[in-house]
Amino acid sequence: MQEKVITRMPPSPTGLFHIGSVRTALYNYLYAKQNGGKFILRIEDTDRERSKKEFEDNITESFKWLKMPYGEFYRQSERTEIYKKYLKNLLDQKIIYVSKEEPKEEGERGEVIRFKNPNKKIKWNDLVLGEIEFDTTDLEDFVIAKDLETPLYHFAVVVDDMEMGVTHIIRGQDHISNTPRQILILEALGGERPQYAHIPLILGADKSKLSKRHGAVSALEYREQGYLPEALLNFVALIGWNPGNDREIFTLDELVKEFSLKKVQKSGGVFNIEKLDWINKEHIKLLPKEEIEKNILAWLKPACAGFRENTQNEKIFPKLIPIIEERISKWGDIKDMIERGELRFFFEAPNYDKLKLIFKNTPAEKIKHNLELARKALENLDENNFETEEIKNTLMLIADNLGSRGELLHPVRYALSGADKSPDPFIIASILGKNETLSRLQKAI
RNA sequence: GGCCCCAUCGUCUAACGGUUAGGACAUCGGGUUUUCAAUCCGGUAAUCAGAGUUCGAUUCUCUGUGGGGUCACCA
Repeated sequence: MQEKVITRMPPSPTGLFHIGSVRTALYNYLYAKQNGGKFILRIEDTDRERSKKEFEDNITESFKWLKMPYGEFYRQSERTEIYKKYLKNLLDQKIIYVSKEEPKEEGERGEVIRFKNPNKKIKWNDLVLGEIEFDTTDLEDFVIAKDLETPLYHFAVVVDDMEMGVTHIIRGQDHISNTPRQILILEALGGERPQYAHIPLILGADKSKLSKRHGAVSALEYREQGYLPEALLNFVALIGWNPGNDREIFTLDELVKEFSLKKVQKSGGVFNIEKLDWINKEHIKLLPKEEIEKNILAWLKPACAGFRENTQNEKIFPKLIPIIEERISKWGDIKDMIERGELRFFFEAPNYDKLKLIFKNTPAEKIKHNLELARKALENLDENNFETEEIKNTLMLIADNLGSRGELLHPVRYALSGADKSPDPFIIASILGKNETLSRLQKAI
């Protein structure tokens, strides 16, 4: 019978849960899930000085946002008795010993517990990297606990993984050199050796391990910037793994089906924010229409909070949705658009240089004449049927007759928006409504 | 520096030892109703170097070079 797969994610609450950990957690989650196994979240807070509750909250909040459920949850700080039991046992067997020390730094003890190194070669077959061998001699008799109540990382992980029946340890390659000493401890404990899979590191643009100096690195920062959790997961999954075909967009469930440790890369991958943005946009497209509308409004309204109070605003917001939707790759872009003033003309009449109304070398008189044509034509439209299609048909008819569409469309667009870059004049006019449109055209004339 | 790992376009990557070395992001050019956006089409762009094995190496071996990780009474 196949042994049940058990994986785990063991973050330490000494900092914000970051993007590299997100991917490690994801691979562990995917592997457990696709094998009908169990995924454990274990808070590694043996270092009481540095561990903070706020960071633990940040970790669990990240999992919640990413919608990655964990089957079991533990805190190492609540398992002191367990470690103590194993420590005592090893002490009795003289596999570890209490060692008198000369404290070199402040806070160092005069007495710690060291592991009696058997000085042997440790070899394992890594699921990602293949065979790896270390000579543990240069590790010497390493410290595994400060005292019976205070185990250190290496000891606590090994005990926990053993006790929790972890079958597959999927972690970053920065843990490769930790593996031999952990295997040493495990052998002393008489535990069964799990499979190891050391996945490639996520790198910054300079190819060094991704860290704070590379910018936004905490998972929840991506929520604040308006990224979709499934897009972030999709993106990090693709750093160091591929499905073996050209497909790039996956939901979490699809990743569960497709993921394979065999297709995990050996070398590190650079975190490329442009690709994330593209993937996020693709995921927005996958969202139901109502969901997109809800999100755009939720980000748009607060961004416009500084605008002049106007009862019209409430009516304008929903109309802006299609314009915004095709211009953003993440919700946070809405805030940027507003801050850059890109949509300002929808809320108040623009001021602009009248020379900007001129299209290429067209004489000013002709521009004026064209604007008058447009104004008259639009005047004839029904106020209650002042819709984009209607306006477009009306204006295009005139524009085509002119021979040069730009001579009409540019000045109209500019008169309405006062902006070098904007959506087309038809949709702007429909959103502004008949009165405001005519008024702005008149002003331009 | 010791130990360990790695090496295909700028980036993420594909390629039973036989391909014009493929795709995606980015970039550049063009089309699509005036600008922007969206969309479509197209272009530029890579096997770290040198030996060896082989009829034939991106692929296997060795050496070099380069990059990274790790060397705590942190995790």
